[in-house]
Amino acid sequence: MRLAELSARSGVSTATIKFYLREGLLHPGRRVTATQADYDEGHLRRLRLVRALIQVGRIPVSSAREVIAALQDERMDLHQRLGTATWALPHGPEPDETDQATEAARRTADALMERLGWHRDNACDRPSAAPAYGMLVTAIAALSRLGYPCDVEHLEPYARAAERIAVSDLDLVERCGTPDEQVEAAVALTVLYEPVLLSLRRLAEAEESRRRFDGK
Amino acid sequence: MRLAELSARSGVSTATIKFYLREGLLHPGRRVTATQADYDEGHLRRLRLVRALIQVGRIPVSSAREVIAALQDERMDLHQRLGTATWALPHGPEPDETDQATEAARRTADALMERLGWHRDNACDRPSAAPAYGMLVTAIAALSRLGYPCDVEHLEPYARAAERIAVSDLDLVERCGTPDEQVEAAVALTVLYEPVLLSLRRLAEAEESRRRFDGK
DNA sequence: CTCGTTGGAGAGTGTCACTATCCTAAATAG
DNA sequence: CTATTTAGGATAGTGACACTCTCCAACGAG
Repeated sequence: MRLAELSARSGVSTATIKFYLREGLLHPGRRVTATQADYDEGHLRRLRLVRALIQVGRIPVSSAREVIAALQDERMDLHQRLGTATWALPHGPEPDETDQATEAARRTADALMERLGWHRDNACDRPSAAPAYGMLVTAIAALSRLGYPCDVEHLEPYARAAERIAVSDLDLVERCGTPDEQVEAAVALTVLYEPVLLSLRRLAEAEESRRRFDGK
Repeated sequence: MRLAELSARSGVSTATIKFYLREGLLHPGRRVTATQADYDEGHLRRLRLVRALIQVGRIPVSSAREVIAALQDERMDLHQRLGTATWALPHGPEPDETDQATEAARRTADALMERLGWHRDNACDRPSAAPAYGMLVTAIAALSRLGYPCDVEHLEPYARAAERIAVSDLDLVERCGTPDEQVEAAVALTVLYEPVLLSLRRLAEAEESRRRFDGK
């Protein structure tokens, strides 16, 4: 398959494919002559994944590169590769340590994880989800700065929902064949179910709001 | 309160506050002299909300302006204002109608909403969550293009979790005093709980991945 | 042989969220 | 009452990001 055909089959312009090749998001094709290269189904699949991560999952090109690299790193086991990939995902601004709301938020987050039996070290050492922990602290701090209650009791239902969702996610992952496919699936599902989840919540809120507030 | 004090109390630079004033995210202060203006607690509160929406909720300045405007629009009821605000939230690329995966995704989304008893018109007419519906379709299409199963059966647990979360959200909203406070709360909670939810899911996935895959 | 096409490289584009500079007028120190 | 600092407003500039355009030499179909 030539560049033009890869472009036609993926719906991505040749200019953008060249850009991804340059940025290392797509491995180079097999060089046929000095001015031609051959691409295969693997390239098509990878390209679709990259596109989905960037366009639907809204992750920056640089993060996508790191995520892709983690997927292929043979030196790590499944859990480590997934952790490294998750680590590379965008996660907003770091908590502002000069703010006392952050300190309180950190205590709330710790108490929540304690109650759920989640491992803090899971969240603090590589490879795992420390950025997600920072993201949680930042968000809790912002909410409490605005005066909204955001303590362990309020957060627990969200965390329980997250637990159930994670179980669904990994059930889906385990149904994939090889470990390589499983890591790819885990990353793709982590990223691409985020908009699914957010849009479902917004739709559910609209529904619930209609039920409670319509006409008020 | 002068600009400098507003800046000090909010932690936002005077340059940025001036920028927000220009962009209409913050109503002008009361003019004292030709070169001085006076700001009150309302400005501080608004500024904190804007900052949280932009930095934590990652919504663009232009969307934030629309959201803020919807909050204050006295012509609409609670449900309508919330719908208008939600409508202004970022929601990724529109579904690609030239793609047949989109068509299938739309059928899946419709079937899911049917099964949950959610109202499609709720999602399609203003004021409500049509962008969220488009976002859902786009994400489902991307997943199925990558070959991941994404039918009503797989989606239902996510939707059920979303329903429970929406109930928690609106319980919190109803605990706020005046209708004006309630709309603001609804928007703030919609936007600011998104990172909470996403980070909790990532943490839960890390936990579940450790349980299942560590060492594999 | 010729003329459109291909792959590669570098520069350019549009958007976004600020940020730096400038200017005038007002407050304040001496 | 002058001199110096500071405030507010307008305009232009910055840096990151995700492409997108332009150019060029080498293929290759007719």
